[in-house]
Amino acid sequence: MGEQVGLRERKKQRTRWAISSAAVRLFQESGFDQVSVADVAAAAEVSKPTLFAYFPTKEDLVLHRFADHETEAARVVRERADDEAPLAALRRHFLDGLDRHDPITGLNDTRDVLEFQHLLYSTPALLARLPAYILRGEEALADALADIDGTDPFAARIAAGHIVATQRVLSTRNVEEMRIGRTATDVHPEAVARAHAAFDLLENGLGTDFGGSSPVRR
Amino acid sequence: MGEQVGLRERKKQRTRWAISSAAVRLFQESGFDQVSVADVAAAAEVSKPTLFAYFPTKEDLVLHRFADHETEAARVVRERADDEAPLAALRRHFLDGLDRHDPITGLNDTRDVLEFQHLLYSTPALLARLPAYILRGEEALADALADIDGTDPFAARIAAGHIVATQRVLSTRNVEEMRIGRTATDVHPEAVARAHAAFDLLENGLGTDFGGSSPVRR
DNA sequence: ACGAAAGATTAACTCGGTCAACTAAATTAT
DNA sequence: ATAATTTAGTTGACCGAGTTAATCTTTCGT
Repeated sequence: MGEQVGLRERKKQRTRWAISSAAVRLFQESGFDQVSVADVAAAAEVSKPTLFAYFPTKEDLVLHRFADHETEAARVVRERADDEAPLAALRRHFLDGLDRHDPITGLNDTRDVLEFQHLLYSTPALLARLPAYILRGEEALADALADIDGTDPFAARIAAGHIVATQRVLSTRNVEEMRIGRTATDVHPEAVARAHAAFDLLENGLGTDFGGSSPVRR
Repeated sequence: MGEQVGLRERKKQRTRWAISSAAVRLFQESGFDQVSVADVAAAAEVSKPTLFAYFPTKEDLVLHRFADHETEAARVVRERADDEAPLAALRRHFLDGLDRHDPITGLNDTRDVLEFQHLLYSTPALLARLPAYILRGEEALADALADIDGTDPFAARIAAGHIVATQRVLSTRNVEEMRIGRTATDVHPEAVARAHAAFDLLENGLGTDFGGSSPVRR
């Protein structure tokens, strides 16, 4: 009755996890380029074709962790309360993330997270693929925004671009602070201030700071 | 006297162009994945190592054309008149691009450009690398904005994110219109309207359309 | 318990990208 | 002009990512 998970499915999950964790461990030990996928497959005790049945490329062995959070912004918008504006929901969610030291905000100084960030930031091949992941999340957010009644789909697309860019810059900045050795607790107040400043820019525009051609509106 | 270009340098330029154009031609004829770099090298009458001396990866054989425009936004900001606001300069430059049917705006229905876009949009491997190129342009723009006196570097970074996202969405939309067979002249008025709408959003923020948590400011 | 189906393995292969040793051609100096 | 020095290019071999086909094993439905 109900959701029979099945032995087969459970094994697949275990295998997937075994491959991914073996990969990240080996990459962190010896460097992404110094470890071959054959090494990873051997460490995970699977064959090379099996590895590629689970992960389409070597990079995805690491980056799939971002794919899990890909639709987070879209979800926040879709699941917000009826009386809450999309931007308010996203601001609240990001600030919550900072309070919880959610790794996605960059504000996390756990050893595991720091080492993962280090792997990421010291491997050009991984960095190069990151923007593509982020873009997929942007499209999901654009759809979520466009589904709001009375919204212009084009404005939704633009808005999604602004929002995702904002979150990306905020997180990146926090990661940089962590990587130079500061603690999450130490940085937290500044991170909150930056988040508020950034979301204010989102809501009120760049006009004040970077001027525009249009005569001052309103 | 003056800028001796040198035979050697001229030959290098010719070789580079021979490789790139042979690549694009072959890719367009038979598909990116169906053509090997060995095929390209043969068609350009160079060896494989020579090809990779000019272009770091197979994808770059196509995408290097974007690298040339990478710093365009940054340049527009740096070279603007003293009394012109950054956003005004960027808006003007984009609208100029639309008028000139500059391919970078997406509003160009020339056969060559359309075929190039088709190659790009029908090749996942190329699409996946595009965002990384765009991100480099974003960083250049952030630097240009930060160099303006009295500008907060963090605000500059956020602004660059918003601006590049805006231009990317505008261009992509225009490309989509071209790809469904409409003419540049036909689409031009809408494209101009969208550009103005998008830059207005940039200047005035998303607050009006997507709400916010902050009590109405100013 | 048994047949169907899904998952994994082995082995061989293609292709992107690199390296080292060698050759040819352009530049500089005598 | 010609020798000496750089610099670009070629050849051939190599490594590693990713794929394919044939075969074998394990789980699932009845």
